[in-house]
Parts: sequence; C-alpha cells; structure tokens
Amino acid sequence: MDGFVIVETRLIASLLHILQEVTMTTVRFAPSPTGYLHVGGARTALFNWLYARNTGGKFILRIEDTDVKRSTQAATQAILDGLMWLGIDWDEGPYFQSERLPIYQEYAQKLIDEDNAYYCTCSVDELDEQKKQAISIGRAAGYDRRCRDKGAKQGVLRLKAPIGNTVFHDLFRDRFEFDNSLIGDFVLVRSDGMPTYNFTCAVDDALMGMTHVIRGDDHIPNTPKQLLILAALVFNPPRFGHLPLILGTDKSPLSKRHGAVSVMAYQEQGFLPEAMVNYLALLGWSTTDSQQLFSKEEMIKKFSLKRITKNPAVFDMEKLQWMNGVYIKQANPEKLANLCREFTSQKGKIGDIQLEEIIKLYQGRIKVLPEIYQLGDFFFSPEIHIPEKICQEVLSMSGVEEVREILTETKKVLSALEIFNPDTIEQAIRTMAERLGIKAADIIHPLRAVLTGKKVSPGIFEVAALLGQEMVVQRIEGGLCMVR
RNA sequence: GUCCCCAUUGACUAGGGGUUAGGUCACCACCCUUUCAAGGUGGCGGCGGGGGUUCAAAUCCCCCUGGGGACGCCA
Repeated sequence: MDGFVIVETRLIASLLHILQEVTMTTVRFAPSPTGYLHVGGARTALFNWLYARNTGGKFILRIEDTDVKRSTQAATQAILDGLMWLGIDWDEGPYFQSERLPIYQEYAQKLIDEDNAYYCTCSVDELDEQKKQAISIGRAAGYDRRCRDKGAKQGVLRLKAPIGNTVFHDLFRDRFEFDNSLIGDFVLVRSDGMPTYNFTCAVDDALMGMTHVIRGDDHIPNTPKQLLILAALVFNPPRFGHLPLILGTDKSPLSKRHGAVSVMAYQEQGFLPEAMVNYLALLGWSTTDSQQLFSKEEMIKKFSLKRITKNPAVFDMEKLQWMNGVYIKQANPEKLANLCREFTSQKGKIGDIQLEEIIKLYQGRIKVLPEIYQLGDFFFSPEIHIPEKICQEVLSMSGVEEVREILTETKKVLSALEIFNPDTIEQAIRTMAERLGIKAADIIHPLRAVLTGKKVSPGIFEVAALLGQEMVVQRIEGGLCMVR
C-alpha cells in the first residue's frame, strides 16, 4: 500500500512537472538596437521580467536587428547595460535575429510554396503614388495588391492576407478586430532578402515558445499582421498584451525634450536602480492597497497582469526623486560611498575624507547622490568661502561685537575639548550658552556659517566632529576675519 | 483621409451600480527642532461634457470633446 502511494505520488509529481513545462510562462523583451534603452522600453522589459519571475517562467532577451542600417553593436551593448543596471536578468539569449536568417528563409519558402505569399515588383515611387491615391479617394493608405497574381519571381515578398477579419483579445483591454483588407499585403522579406520585423517577430515568438507577448501600445497594429503570419504558418499564437505609452508632462509621448529618456542617464544623475525599478513598476501597475514601496522580492510576489492599467502614464520626475530619496535614506552608507566615488572620479573631485560618515549625515536630505557634493562642499575642500550674504545675515545678525565675542569664546571652548565628538561638542556649546546667558542657537548659527559657509547644513555638532578639532578652530579663526 | 486606443485632483493610481470617492508624489499649515531635511498631524484639490438605462451612475450604453497611436522594403 505504501509503495503504491509512493508510486502514485511520483506519478502525480511528474505529471505536474510535464504540465508545468507545457504551460510554463515564456515571455521576452525584444528591442531593436538602434539607440539606448529608454524609459518606456525598460518598463516593458520590467513587466515581462516581473511576470516571468512571478510565475516561475522564462524571460528571453532577443535583439531584433534586421534593420541593418540602423542597428549598431554599441546600441546592443547599451541595452544590455541598461537591463543589467536595473537588475533585469534574462534566462535565455540574447538571441540575434541577424544570426537566424536561414530560419526565416525556410519559413518564407514555406509561405511561398503554400501560396500564402508572393513577390511584388512595385517600385518605391509606385507605392508612394498608390498611397497618395488611396488617401485622396478616402481609402486606407496601403498597398493595392496589384502584384498578387503576377507570378513574379523576385522583388519583395508579401503576405497574401486572406479575406476576413483578424480578432484577438488583449490581456489588458477588450477585443480587437481588424479588417484584413485594411491590413493589406504587407512585406515579409525585403528585395535584398532581409526579412522584416513583423515576419521575424512572429516566427521567433512561435519558435521560442512565447506564451505571452507584452509590449508597447504602438504595436497594436502589428499584432493582426503577426497573427496572420502565425496562422499561415499554422503556429499557435501567444497571448498579446499592449502596454500604454509613457508620456511627458505635456502628455505627449516621452521624448528627449522632456529630459532624460535613456535609462543610463538616470544612473549618471545619481538615481539608484532599485528606485528606478520601483518607480517604473508603478507606471501602469498597482496593488489594491496602493502600496508604493516594494522590495524586488515583494514586487515579484505581488505582480499581476490583471492589475495593469490601460491608460497612459505621465513620467513624474518629482515622484521619482522622492522615491530615490527614500531608497538613499535606507541604503547602506558603504554602498552609497562606493557609488559616490564613481561620481567624484567623473567630476574630478576629491572625496576621500570619511566619505561614509559624510553620507550618513546627508542620507536623509538628498534626492540624488551628487547632491552631496553641492550641499556638503565644505567637507571636500580645506578652504571655504563665506558668501557676503551669509556674513550680513548671520555674522552681524545680533551685532558684530557680540558675534565676535561668541565666536572667540566658542573657539576657546572647542579647542579645549579633549574628546572631540558630537556629544562633547554639544555639551560644551550648551554649557557655554548657559554661562553667557544666551540661547544655544545664538552660538550655533554663527558657528554653522563659519564652518560651512552656509545657513543650512546637517546637525552642526556632527558636522564639527567630522571636520575635526583642528579644522574647526582654523575655520572659526577664518570666519572671525569676516565679522566686521 | 482611413483604422485604432485612452479619459478619476497638478502627477501616479484604488474603486467598476448605493463609498463622507481611498492611498502616494507635489502643494499648504501645524508639531518636533540648532538651520535644512527627515518624521508626525491635519488640509487644499478630482470622476472632461451631453444624452440615455436604473429607485440609484465615477461605475453600464451612445454621442461629443480632448489627448495619443498606426497606416514604411523602420522596429
């Protein structure tokens, strides 16, 4: 009996395994290497990746480089870099379509053999003319199929679109129905033998076992075309889902004029990949409770296609910055210090003095990493400049003589300290204030001005301690000259 | 010109026949406080318009308006 149970359990397990194999989610990100990974592409990649990880499926990276003129290796690398920076890893690939040409040839031949495709010899000018005419008589602008029955043996290869409608159900919206006659007999293979996007995409999605194709809105018109190819080739179609676009603040599609669109530009500006991913995930996806901050694990666990919205989202820099600030605040200072050093080397600044300690002081105050070099510039150079404005507003605030006395006394008190840390400094200052019968703030403000050259800084006791006793004394002396 | 998509505060969104229309960013105020942040508390502000259906519409249907996309030997 026991043996039977074991056998039965094993049987169920292996059946489940097979079932899982058959139904395993397979998705992909299929960019064309014609530029950097942009925010919209990154969001598309992220959603596919999240879905794959959520379902325990497979995420494939495929480079669609059939446009030889525009594709570059640098762009491919930039896309890979962008994905890696965001922490989006792939299980297969990258596949390059340019290396799969024989496969597409094979299927093109199949379409020809089965009378589902034909050669067209129309020139570009002729096609233009056809388009103009179609529009002038109020028809859909498209190829008029004049070469369908010519029996040409060369030219571009076109699909023979059947009469009827092509229907599909979108993952995020309703039913789509397209009239095949409006789709037209589109090009599958160029006259130079290079296959086109719609053809390679359809073939690869089928061959690579894609269960879901999640891509941008702009591909909606391509979907019926690919469905037609799939049908002609007798492949099972994947499920399609079209993500709404990401817009700029003026509601037009996000582009360079809205600021940075390249994902790597955000790295250069001092954003953390975790924040970027978190923000991107919220552009079109949400949970019922409107949770905002997610760890990667949490995001994977909670991700669901059902909760993707169909309306386009405006990319909001302010919220991204807020989120980045939150991630910086929570990050490990050592990790941040390493990131900051990259910025210093880029900008030619020196930042070796206890960078980690400085970061701790600024973690809760900055939105992007490089801000630390503006707000905390007085930490990074021995000399500081006290702007005239600060001199007037702070150093002569309660009377020049009084400030002079306060600073002189402060210098004396602080240089007498044997242990120089935030606590001892604070104690010394407060004691001094009490002794002189003034407010601690009356000491703190001038002290801040002479130590930092600013009216705003982290807690002055921490700042002073980090600067070190010698530097503090030196800066008070320097500041004293400015009190006049 | 033809086809198609979208519509909740300034932004991201929840809600999908009966809710004081909820959360987050931003903004404002107050608290905390050595300044600035952070944090805490509170506040401002919204269902694009018009018709239906219904006892009841942000929610369902239609029209309009607005925004966007596609119509390549680009992807």
